[in-house]
Amino acid sequence: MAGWLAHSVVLDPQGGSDPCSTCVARPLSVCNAIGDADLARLAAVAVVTEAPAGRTFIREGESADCFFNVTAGSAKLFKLLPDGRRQITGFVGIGHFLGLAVSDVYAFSAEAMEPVRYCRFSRARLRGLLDDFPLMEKRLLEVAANELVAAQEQMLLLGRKTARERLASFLLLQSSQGLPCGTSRDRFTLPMSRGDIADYLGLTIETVSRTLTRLRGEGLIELVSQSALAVLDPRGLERLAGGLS
Amino acid sequence: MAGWLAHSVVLDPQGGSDPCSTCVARPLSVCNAIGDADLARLAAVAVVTEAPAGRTFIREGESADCFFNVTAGSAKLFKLLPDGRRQITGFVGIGHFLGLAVSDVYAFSAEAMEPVRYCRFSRARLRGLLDDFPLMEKRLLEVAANELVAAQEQMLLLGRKTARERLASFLLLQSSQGLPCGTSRDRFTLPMSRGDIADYLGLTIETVSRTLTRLRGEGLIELVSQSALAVLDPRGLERLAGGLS
DNA sequence: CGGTCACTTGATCGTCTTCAATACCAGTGG
DNA sequence: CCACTGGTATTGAAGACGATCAAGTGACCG
Repeated sequence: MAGWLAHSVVLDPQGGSDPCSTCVARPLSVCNAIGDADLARLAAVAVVTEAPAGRTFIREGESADCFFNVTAGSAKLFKLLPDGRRQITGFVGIGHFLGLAVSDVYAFSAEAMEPVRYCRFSRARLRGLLDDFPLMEKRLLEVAANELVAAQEQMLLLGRKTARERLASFLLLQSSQGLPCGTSRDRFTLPMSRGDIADYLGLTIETVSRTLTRLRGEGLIELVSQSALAVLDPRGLERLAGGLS
Repeated sequence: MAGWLAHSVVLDPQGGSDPCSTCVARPLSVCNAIGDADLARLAAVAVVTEAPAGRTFIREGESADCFFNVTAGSAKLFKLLPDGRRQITGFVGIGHFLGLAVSDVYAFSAEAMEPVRYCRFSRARLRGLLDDFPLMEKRLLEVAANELVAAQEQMLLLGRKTARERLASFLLLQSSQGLPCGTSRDRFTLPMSRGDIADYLGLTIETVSRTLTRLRGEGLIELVSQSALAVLDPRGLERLAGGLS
């Protein structure tokens, strides 16, 4: 874990080495729209940066000079009200593109949950790149469209679902996209705290905790440890998430 | 109002006339990315259609064959739960582009609030058009990014704001983008019913009604009629919407 | 061990919902 | 003109779900 500094740092591109050509995030991100031949141009505008866990590396309201592409670790995106109330709008992982806002300020903040590495692109330079690589623009549009669909689903959750239904929806989402842990296919770890879950689902920590224990009592899930969890009854959980019970 | 039929109808393009060149929605929509010279190509793939008030012209879950561009009237977008709970995810007007989902089914339904006219594009044909007009793709990306920002703001509202704060936020939004009615600059009409407002804000009709009367009692707004309303204290409403009181 | 921190559990409270009644408004027909 | 009607909005009273406040548990660590 050496190398994760206390503050965001710009990594030395190591002389002539091209960080993009070996990037593990490329197949997962919009960068795969740019072929190997043109990769040097992408690498030229990308600034690789790291942030330790807990660091806020995008601040809502600040001047939005850059776009970001997460290449390692994970982060949470959120908006704040003046009195501290927080709404987490999403959790992002490897390959996720950030900062699509057309406005001149960021619409949300981003905080690393585990140490994060990301590529930073100046808006102007990325714009130039997009002009030359329309395929990348296409990929960005796809990504944005997908996020829009997810956002609408989340609005339904926040506006109309009960606490149980919200947790059920959330757990199914995590079990599908979260990485499995241990033997069972339906066992996985929640990389975020109860507080994060609460702020993502529009609930309080206590309600999240209580609801999880209740779901356990009903035999729908098993709480392996504080952060590990197993889905015992996927069908039941799906019915619940869909509002059917 | 003749011409608004009981079911959606495809309008006759009136022989050789090009509907796009005279379209009032063009300056407000992504279509302005295509110059006059190439407008015929756009017109060739657009099918002008109308739907009367109350008609659902996009159904969540149905095969998403087409994109839409609203050229007259207004509509509400929503998602449903099996037991009838409804979350309205947005109200759309002239120039609004619909159906960006990459998935093969629509992620939401759309219902006309007043008689709606829209252009329908088959996915395949629009895709071909986008390949030739990257500027249009750019505009679509801008639109999607803006909607994403709005969606995040709505998540904050649904997840963390009180009923009073939700109404205050909503009224400010409407007063800014809704068309003024009558003399006062801060007087405007709400084109949607209380039920629609409730389903947009994640509340019940009763709470919306009660909260409006309370805001009136506090001198923040004036209820001119059932659908017309005046903002008396914009600053106070803004503080409330921001969570400061 | 004490310490901290995150999570859990319990008791009470408040906001919003639910259920129900009433008011309002436009349209129709006596 | 006025009763009648259907739909929508408002108002009232009771209830429920989740929030708040507070205490207790367990894991990790110096």
